[in-house]
Formats: sequence, structure tokens, C-alpha cells
Amino acid sequence: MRRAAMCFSLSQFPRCSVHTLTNSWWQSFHHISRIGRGSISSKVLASGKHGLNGRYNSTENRQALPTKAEGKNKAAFSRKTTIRHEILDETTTSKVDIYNSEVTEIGCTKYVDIRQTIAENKDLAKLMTIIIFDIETTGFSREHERIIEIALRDLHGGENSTFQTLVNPGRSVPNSHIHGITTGMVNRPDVPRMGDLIPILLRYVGSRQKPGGYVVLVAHNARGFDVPFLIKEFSRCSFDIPPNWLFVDTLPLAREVMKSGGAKVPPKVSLQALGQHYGIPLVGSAHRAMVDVHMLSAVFQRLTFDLKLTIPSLIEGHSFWPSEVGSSKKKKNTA
DNA sequence: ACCTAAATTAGAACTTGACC
DNA sequence: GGTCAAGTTCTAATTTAGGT
Repeated sequence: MRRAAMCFSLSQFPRCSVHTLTNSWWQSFHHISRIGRGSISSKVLASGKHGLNGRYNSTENRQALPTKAEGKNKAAFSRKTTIRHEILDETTTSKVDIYNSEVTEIGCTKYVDIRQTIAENKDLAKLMTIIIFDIETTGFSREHERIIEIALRDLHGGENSTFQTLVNPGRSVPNSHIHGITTGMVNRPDVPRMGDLIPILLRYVGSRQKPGGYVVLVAHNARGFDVPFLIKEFSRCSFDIPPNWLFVDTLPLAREVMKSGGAKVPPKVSLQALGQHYGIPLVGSAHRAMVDVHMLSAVFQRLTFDLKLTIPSLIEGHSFWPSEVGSSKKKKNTA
């Protein structure tokens, strides 16, 4: 039986800092809505902190996540599970109660384009869960390379709001100089393979999802790198990206912000450059998944503020489905 | 190293105005 | 109306930047 070397990185990022950041992000949406477009997104914000109809609470009602890799056996997730936290050189152990966790019927969700629906019915935005994520890989080619680390963070915060794990690629890691992840760190029996991890990942995201809601996964250069990689890895393991997952790429958001700044020379829009631009300190080693997720969370907050984006406008104008990756959406110059 | 989208560049096609 | 130059628009090709 494989034991997953993964963590809910509460020990890495103290809960207080998570709450501070996430609350400030929601507050920025709230502030924007008050100074910008009226009261619509104030309702959205209220849902983020107090839940749908006042019932939802991220720390009390959200399901804890099983993280013990059990292959594809879903029944394995309905037991109490021991989790081994492993963050760099630190290893701790804790227990997560996963009794009565519901299985989201992802496969039954009808594939519909909800972006316009959300724009028209702002209440639907209450049902959105926004998760920042990042992956580390053995290289650039989705055909020949593999994911070796993945980290996620639910911007609502609360208990188990972050998820991080190494992934066993079943091969050597040639680019340790980039992220510091070595072959010895991931090619171990206690590090889950992608096929073992995907059901856990689905469970985790499902545990953050609101009933009947949609998930928005945000990454930097998501369209060009993270999402295609994710699709390929899911495909290799005979899984599909759930149809209620929407994605947002922060790269075009950054370009938009920088362009509006009026600079003659196009400024850098890498995650590190954006961090510098906004004066966000790097906590930990760059190019480790959770560190980058931490950075992107703060950058995303500022980008949405600068662009005065509400959740509906973010979904309507900047989200995409996995099926849209690779399809050219180049705009023709009609000026 | 690979892949994608955005940005840039170059050239063709078209429009407009001046002049005879 | 015919011609030309200048300006504008459009398209395609190329370059750049971003992710590991």
C-alpha cells in the first residue's frame, strides 16, 4: 500500500497569513464593487465569507480531504486516513477525518458554457470556488516530460485550504537546478504516481467545491503550460478534466495591466517580475509549487484589483474550458 | 529543450484627396 | 475620369515571452 508524501501546507504557511491574504483578496473585490459596479459583487463577497443562504462555512462545513493514495479504489477514501506531511526536510504526521465525504458526480455534470450564464445571473458567482494552482515538471514537453509537484490553494482560506504533494514521475528528474526537486525526492514508493494522485486531487477540489457550484483554477501561463500538461497527465491515466472546472490564465491579465500602464517597452510579465512589480516578497524557494502558488495568490489579488474585475466579469471575459486549449482565439484587427 | 498566444513586422490591398 | 501619392487597413509571417 502506497503512502502519499503530500501535505496540506498549513505548517508551511501559518493559518493567520492565509486568512489575512484571502480576506484581503475578497475585501478587494468588495471594495471594487463598491467603488465600481454597484452592489452585485458585494453579494458575491458575502457568499465567500458567509456562504450560500448563510449555511456555508469554509472552516466548518467543508469536507476534509483524504490524502492516502489508494490507487483508483474510491472506497478507500471513506476511512480515517493518516497523512504524512512532507515539506522539504520537515516531516510531520496528522490525521484527517474523512467520514461521510460525498463523492461529486463529476462525470454526470452536463457540459454547458456557464460563463454567459454567470454574467447574466450574478447569484451563480456565489457558487464559484477559486483555486490558485501551480505544477513543477521534469521539462517543457508535455509529450515527454512529467509532473513532479503540484500545489493548490483555495482563496477562501479556512482549514485545509492548501494542498501540496510531490509526484513520482517514474523516471529521472533532469532539471533539478530549476526547482530543487531531485530524482531521489520523487522516485520513492511513498510518493504517489499521477494515476494514484488524480482521484485524490479530484476529491480535494470536490471538498472545496460548493454544492452545484463550479471551480475556477487559476495559474500563470495556464493556457500555455499548466493546463495542457494537466490535460495530458489526466489523459495518460484515463481521466478527464471534470467538466465543471474552468481555468483562468493570469498571464493575459498581467499583460492587460501592464499595457494600461502606458509603458513604451513591454514590461516583463513573468510571475517573478509581477511579484517585484507589486512588491510581494518571495517566501521560500522560487519554482517550488506552493511558493509560486503563494506568490500568484497575491499577484492575482492585485491584478483583479487593477483591472476592476468582479467574479462574473472574470469568468465571462477571462476563463476558458480545457477543450479550448490549443484552439486559436486570435483576434482580428477590426479597427 | 517544447508549445502557445501575444506582439511585432512586412507587404499587399484598399481608400482618399489632389491634380490635370 | 485617369493617375499618382499618401495614408489606412488587413493579413500572414516572424519574433518574443512565458511556463519547467
